[in-house]
Amino acid sequence: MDKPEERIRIKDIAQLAGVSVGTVDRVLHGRSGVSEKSREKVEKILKKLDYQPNMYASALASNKKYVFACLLPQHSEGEYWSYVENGMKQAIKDFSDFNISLALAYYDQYTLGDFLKSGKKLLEQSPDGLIISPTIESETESFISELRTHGIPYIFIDSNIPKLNPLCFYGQHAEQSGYFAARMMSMLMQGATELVIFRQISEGRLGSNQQLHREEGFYTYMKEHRPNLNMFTVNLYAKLPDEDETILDNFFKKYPGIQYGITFNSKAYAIGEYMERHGKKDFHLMGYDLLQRNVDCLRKGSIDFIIAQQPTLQGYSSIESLCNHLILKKEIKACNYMPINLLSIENIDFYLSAHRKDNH
Amino acid sequence: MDKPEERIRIKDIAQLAGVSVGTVDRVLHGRSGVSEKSREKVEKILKKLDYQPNMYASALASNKKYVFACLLPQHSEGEYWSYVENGMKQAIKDFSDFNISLALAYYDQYTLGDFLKSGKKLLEQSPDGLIISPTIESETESFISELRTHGIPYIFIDSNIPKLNPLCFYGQHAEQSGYFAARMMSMLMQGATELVIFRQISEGRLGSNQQLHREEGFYTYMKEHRPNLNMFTVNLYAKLPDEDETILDNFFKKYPGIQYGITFNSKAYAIGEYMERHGKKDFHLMGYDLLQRNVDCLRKGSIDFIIAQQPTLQGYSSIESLCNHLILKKEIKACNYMPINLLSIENIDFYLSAHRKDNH
DNA sequence: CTGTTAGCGCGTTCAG
DNA sequence: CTGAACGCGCTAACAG
Repeated sequence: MDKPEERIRIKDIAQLAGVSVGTVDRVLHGRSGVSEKSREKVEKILKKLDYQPNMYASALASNKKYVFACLLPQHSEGEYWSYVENGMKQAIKDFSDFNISLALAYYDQYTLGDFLKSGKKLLEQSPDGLIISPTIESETESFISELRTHGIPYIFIDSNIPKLNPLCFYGQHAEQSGYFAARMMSMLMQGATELVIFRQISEGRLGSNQQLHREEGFYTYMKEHRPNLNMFTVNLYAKLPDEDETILDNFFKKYPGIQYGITFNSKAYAIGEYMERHGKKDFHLMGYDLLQRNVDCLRKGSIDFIIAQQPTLQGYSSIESLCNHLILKKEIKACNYMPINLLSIENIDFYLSAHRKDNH
Repeated sequence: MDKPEERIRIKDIAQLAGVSVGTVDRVLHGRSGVSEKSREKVEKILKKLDYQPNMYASALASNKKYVFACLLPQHSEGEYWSYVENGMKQAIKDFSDFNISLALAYYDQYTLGDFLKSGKKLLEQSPDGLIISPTIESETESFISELRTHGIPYIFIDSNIPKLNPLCFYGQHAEQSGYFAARMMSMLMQGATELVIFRQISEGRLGSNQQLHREEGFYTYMKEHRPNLNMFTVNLYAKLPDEDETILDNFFKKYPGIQYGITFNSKAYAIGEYMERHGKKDFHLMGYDLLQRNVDCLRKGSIDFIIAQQPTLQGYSSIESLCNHLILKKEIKACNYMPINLLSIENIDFYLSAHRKDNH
């Protein structure tokens, strides 16, 4: 039975050490101007009583304002990154009593140098912490070195570059999630022997590293467990819907018997909606991310399974981590893999309603 | 670009309304002793500026201690309820700056009247809020009416009795989770036509309502999608391991061809370990809850899938909700279904590492 | 090097 | 009915 034990305060420590609160505060914050004798005495008592500061009182007294900054790929409402952004905004609201604000900037993923340009502009606001998605490795690297000179902590989100050691990382283990997807697809396919992978190509390259890594994990599983599986790939171009339509028409004319497909990006709805338009009800599709259009397809039956990576929670957690690090001075975990969740028509409702911190 | 806009304080409101902070405080808390004129004026400005109090400053100033209480079924370390308890303890630590403490009490699920007896004892500590799992409907009902007379808010965890309208509920939608389990099992079984359901019987009845509801959901799906499936049931008695061994021996002697099984309680490991002992590698098993022994079976391959219901998070969230309600005066959601997550050897690691708030 | 003190935003007296 | 004043635990400026 936990007794409501009295919390130890700075005042108590000071009394026990025979010094004033000012001195205790100085050793707590490692500031100079304390004699070795006092420091030792205070530190001993601090440790002995396991002093835990009241961080809310601390934040209140310090009366500082914090500016967090975030650099994200350009996006429209309803796309993947908009969920990340929503999560951050929710966290900013939830922790508003800490006097935090968020400066957002966007960059064009496909214009070389735009990441750096937007990043510089963001730095003008002299943020206390920064969140970025390191989609472009080279530009990220030079940006990070800039941050280092300013001593600004940074968090990576969605994908990771460990060697640039960020304060922490939030995102899925892409390869493992592709591996898991393959296990599910393998069950779904029962005895079928043919499968198609739909890729999204933007500006001549795969939209993201994540997409690539998932595909690799998928192949790994299938090589191990289904060596005789026949896998086709179809390249699509999100910005050219008419052309995509023709590509799909041609593919399914050529291979009318293929009943299973997967996409490793968030645009599974493009395929699902195609199937709906063409009344193809015998096609089974898997994809990523709970965009509204994907969820609609799931409900209509044109997508069988979606793997979620909780972008909203990623956004929320990254803001929370900045608070924990900068304001509450808590230890934070460096690598935070998001769970690999499988969603189907049978469990989607409970997933969506589960957390207001991660509504999508 | 969000400007770090100044937060409105009580002082500001007072100034604008031409009154003192004391008066503003009185209208904020609906206390008496304010003229109609002042009240209206203040309320208008409050609404206009959308005043949001700094709850940390508020909690600090009020300098109150809160006692939360929780009544759980008796359990050993490693069992389901121990995860719930761990989540609560973690939350108590995380929110210790709010001056909260937790009084725990346990009851014997199978001794009539013990729930009420332990409950009464808990009330002697005059808790400010209470968390219970309403496993025994009749006793819960009479206990709740007692709480009502004291005006103590209560939260239900794991299973729900909506008509006793608790402050809120955390738990899984048991029937839907059984339905989902059936969908997965159906895929896993491929073309197989036989299946066995293992039940845990304690003191002559099914261990929990949850177990029953899951089974119902499971049947519903199978009736709809696999009408010709042949389902066996085997009743086991956790407290009589020797007897259970014989029951299983006899069952598999009689039906050696059955390759698929499921349990709707947290003791799937009992079956998994049986299979390991007997070298039966062709049996495919599903179960519930990430107890360590279940996870071990998953890793060894004697369990194929586990459905998680995040007991640690349930515990954590229920404490968090009491804080939000009693201290931070936030609105809280009445019904919080936990997501229905499917875990396999391919995604378990990332699930386990995901949140420190829900390590199991 | 050290102690004292005035706040941070809010809750709660206590005079008037 | 209202305002002023003090304190919650902590920070930081200032005086010595």
